[in-house]
Amino acid sequence: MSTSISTPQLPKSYDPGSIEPGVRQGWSDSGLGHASVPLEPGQIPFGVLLPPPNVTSILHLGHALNATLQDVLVRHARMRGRRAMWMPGTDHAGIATQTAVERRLMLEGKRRTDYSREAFVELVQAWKDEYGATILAQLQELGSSCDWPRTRFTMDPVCAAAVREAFYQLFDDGLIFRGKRLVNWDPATQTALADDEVEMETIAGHMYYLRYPLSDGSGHVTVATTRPETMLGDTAVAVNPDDPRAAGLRGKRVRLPIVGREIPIVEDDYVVMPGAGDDPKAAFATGFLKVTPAHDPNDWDIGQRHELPAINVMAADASISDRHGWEDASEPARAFLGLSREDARVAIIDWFRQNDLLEEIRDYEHSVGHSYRSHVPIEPYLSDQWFVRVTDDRLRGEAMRAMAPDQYEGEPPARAAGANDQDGQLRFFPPRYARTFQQWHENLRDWCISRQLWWGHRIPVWSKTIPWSDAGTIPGDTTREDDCGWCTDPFCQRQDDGLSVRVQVDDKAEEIRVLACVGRDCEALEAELEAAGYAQDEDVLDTWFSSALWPISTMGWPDPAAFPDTVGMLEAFNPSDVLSTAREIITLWVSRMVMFNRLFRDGTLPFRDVYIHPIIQDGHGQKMSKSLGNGVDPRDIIQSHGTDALRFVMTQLATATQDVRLPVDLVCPHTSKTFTPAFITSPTGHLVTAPIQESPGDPTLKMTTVYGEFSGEAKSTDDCPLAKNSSSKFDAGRAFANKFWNAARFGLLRSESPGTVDSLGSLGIVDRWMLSRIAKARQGFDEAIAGYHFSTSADQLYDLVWRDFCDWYLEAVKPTVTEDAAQRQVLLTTLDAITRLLHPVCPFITEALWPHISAVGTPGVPGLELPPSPQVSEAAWPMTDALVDDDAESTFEQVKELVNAVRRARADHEVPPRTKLTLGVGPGLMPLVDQVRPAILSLCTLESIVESTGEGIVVPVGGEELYLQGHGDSVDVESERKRLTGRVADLEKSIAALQGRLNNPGYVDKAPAHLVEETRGKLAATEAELESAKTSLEELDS
RNA sequence: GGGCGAUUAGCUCAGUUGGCUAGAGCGCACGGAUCACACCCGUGAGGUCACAGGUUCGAGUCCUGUAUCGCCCA
Repeated sequence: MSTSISTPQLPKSYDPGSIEPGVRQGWSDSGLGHASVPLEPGQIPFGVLLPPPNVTSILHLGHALNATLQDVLVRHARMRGRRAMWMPGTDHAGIATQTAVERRLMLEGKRRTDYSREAFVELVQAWKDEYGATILAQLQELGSSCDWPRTRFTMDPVCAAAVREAFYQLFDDGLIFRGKRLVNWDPATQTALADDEVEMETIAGHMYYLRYPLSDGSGHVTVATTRPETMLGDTAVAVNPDDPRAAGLRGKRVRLPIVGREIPIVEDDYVVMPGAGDDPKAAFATGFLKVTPAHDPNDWDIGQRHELPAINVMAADASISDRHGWEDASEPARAFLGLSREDARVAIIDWFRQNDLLEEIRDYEHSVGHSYRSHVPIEPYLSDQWFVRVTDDRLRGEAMRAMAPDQYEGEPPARAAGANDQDGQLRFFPPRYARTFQQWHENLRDWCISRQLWWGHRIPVWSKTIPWSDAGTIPGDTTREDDCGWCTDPFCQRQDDGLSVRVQVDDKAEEIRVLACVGRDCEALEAELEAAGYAQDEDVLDTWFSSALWPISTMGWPDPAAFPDTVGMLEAFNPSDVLSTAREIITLWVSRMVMFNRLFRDGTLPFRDVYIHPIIQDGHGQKMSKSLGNGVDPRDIIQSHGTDALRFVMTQLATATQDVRLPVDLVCPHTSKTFTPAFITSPTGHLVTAPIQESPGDPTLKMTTVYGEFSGEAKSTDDCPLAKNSSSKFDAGRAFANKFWNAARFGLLRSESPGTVDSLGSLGIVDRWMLSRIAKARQGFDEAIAGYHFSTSADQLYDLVWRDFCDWYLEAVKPTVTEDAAQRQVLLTTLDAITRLLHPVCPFITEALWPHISAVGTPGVPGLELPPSPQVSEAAWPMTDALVDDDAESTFEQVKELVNAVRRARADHEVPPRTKLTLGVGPGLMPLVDQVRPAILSLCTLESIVESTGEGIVVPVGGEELYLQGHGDSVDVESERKRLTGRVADLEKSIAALQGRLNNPGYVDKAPAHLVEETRGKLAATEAELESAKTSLEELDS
């Protein structure tokens, strides 16, 4: 008998809250996750880069999903002996962050312009520090085994150096240029907005129908517009080439009313034809579109296609102005100068009416972009911007050639210098996203990288405008901007390292603009430029520019020696192994990382695999996001269910095909009860939680919601506190953790004083079966992870722990384990191996149990070594292939079938659960029973197993019959007859189906032989069972 | 407008090259305080696989079309 050693008393249920902080501290103390470089010989790296979250807001469950999946990959790889490095960090998110800070200032009645640029950036920095810390704390709470000492921020010096160098190289290589572009302009605050800062609002407006006379006096065309005031800037009228009127108008011109400008009629299939298709616009269309490239994005595109001029007729405050690019303002047109765009609209319509050129005004409901800040309609506004020439083959072509050939439709463009060994190494999971990537590059446009902000990496270009008279001899070809030797400006003549100069010639203004890009560590040069009257560009770079460099900037590129802790990183972790991210990121980020990495690192990829994770939606199928205000803080779930529960469910939810709908509940802060909140429709048309909720039991108790605070409609107070979220979706994970906790408690208790296992062959079926299940689960888990099938990997663990280990193994060994030392060793080995297998998904509970398991003894059986380790997080992954035992598995399957049949018979005959019966077994099954007699006695609640006498309740098992005795005469004849009759009907139906299949000549001829054989066997077994059921039925009646 | 995806049990979802008498968890019904676990155990009910055609010996799975929903890009 075993003697009790010091197994401490573990509480009866798993309490994550009391365990997680200590476990986390243990990882922190041991430096888990920190990878030292350079690698030692033989070490295989495994690198993952966390997509750096935007510092503006805390993480929600969507981020928690991604962090969980990455941590599963990283912990798995680490246990398999790879040198794992998961780099954490945050992104400065220029627009979003600056906006958040400006919002805060607005509450105090202040504006950005009340501060100096430097002072404002400091304010933003403080905000960033606050939120960045929260985000990193959230990641740590999730158990993310990142390389914390390497935490980066996109504006860290090491990243800034890379941004500077990249910009300089791109500029010097002619891959960056300055050009015109429409931005979303807020005329009230006079700033440019990002697309996602523009709120679309449906407004009841009008469609105005204006007549534009043809220049040759042969009539007019009627254009339809919602914005007549922009007509001052029209540079064409467009018609669809399929329009029957197009041919007759070809080559004709229009005289623009008021202005008198002669403009062409162009043919473009963007134009909607009147009455065409089911496009609602068609009902309002005339087939003629006024084209105003400077004031409408679609018109801008038409202008680009037809090489039309863009005439800007507004000032920055959206008043009509001839000082911002409009040079042919006629006398009648001058009357409109200085009017606001609203007044100008009225005045222009009046003018058309008085001149009999206004055909009609119709009511028209349409959506108009408004500034989320000032709520005035945004104005598409033409301005100077910086671009990366991503359409160049050195960028686009490299991204396309990176794709795995079997995921590429057709052939990527060839490289003049021939293929290289990094071509074709980029692979998407699930594969369908390769198409998104490919199509994005096929339709790529040059990338606008300048943003009119103060927060971000400032564009390292200094410029100066010089009149022609002072510039030297203007060359005939002014398109060669990099050829500036003709210019007399001293900087155009210099050859300094870190200085790249270009000259733009403005024919109209008779000026030149010298653009001087300065590389990193050239402060003296910057000072010289400024002393010479040069000014640095006011704009900053698009956040994605620095993000695109993340895989190399964080590892010290271009000069690791300048940041010593990065030395060796690029060699080890560029390319990294996998990027796990969201769909929309394929275009925003993945593409740009691939292009930049290949350009700057000699064709190297930033990562080989791209895994696209599902999107977390709320209970109404709306994407969970910060901008909707429906995000759930993962810490709420950690509090209500525990981190392992959160992680397990997240892993299980991550299927390849579907996004995840996750209904969210509230936890009442007064009563701690979980309830479904009341919902309202938000101004953006989404279903959101009402800002204030009533406590389910007591309507006088109120609480605020996250949406309430987000929208500003509610503010939490002591009486009306913020309600935390929860979701019953995570119950399964909590139950799973608790189940494993208890199985481990039991296993620890019963495996004390383990013996030795001489050989696997010396073990019984039950033990060999369990060991084989572990081997199969490990294989299944590894395969699932290798293909990023996270849901399958979680299912493997669930079935192993709950179904195999708890339901069957632990129940089967109960009668024998206290007397069988070898079985105790198997139990300990099993528990140890399962704990290791479970660790990547459920790191906390496994780490907490680990010391207790290690204290019991030395696990392992022949064929499975389980080397000790102070922490399971650093323990070796079990190599279990030798444990596979198909004979034991099929034998035990028969045992399960037998047990299930007995249990079913007991339930059918309403045998009380604790009543021990006697089982009569015929000679066919007796050898099986003899192998596992104690287990069967226990699993079926039996008194004894005897040779069958044919008396008692019939239990059909795979064509044979067992008999249950000892239930007295209390068989309910009626219910038994009903049951058997139903059974007979089912069996007859099956037989008919099977016979039908076999009677079909096509099936027997064409189906694979083993299938036909299987069907025949199935038919025979079913027929035997039918026979037995019929006999029982007859006996019942006799 | 272009592209991608979804529609399977009351709910949330699996279902890998066609072989299925379609699975899981939750929920539901019945029974159970048995000494790991009631966050539990045992048993059970529950589906015309969105719809209409087609290919095939055989379709949840492949093809065509329709409907509804979602996402990405423009």
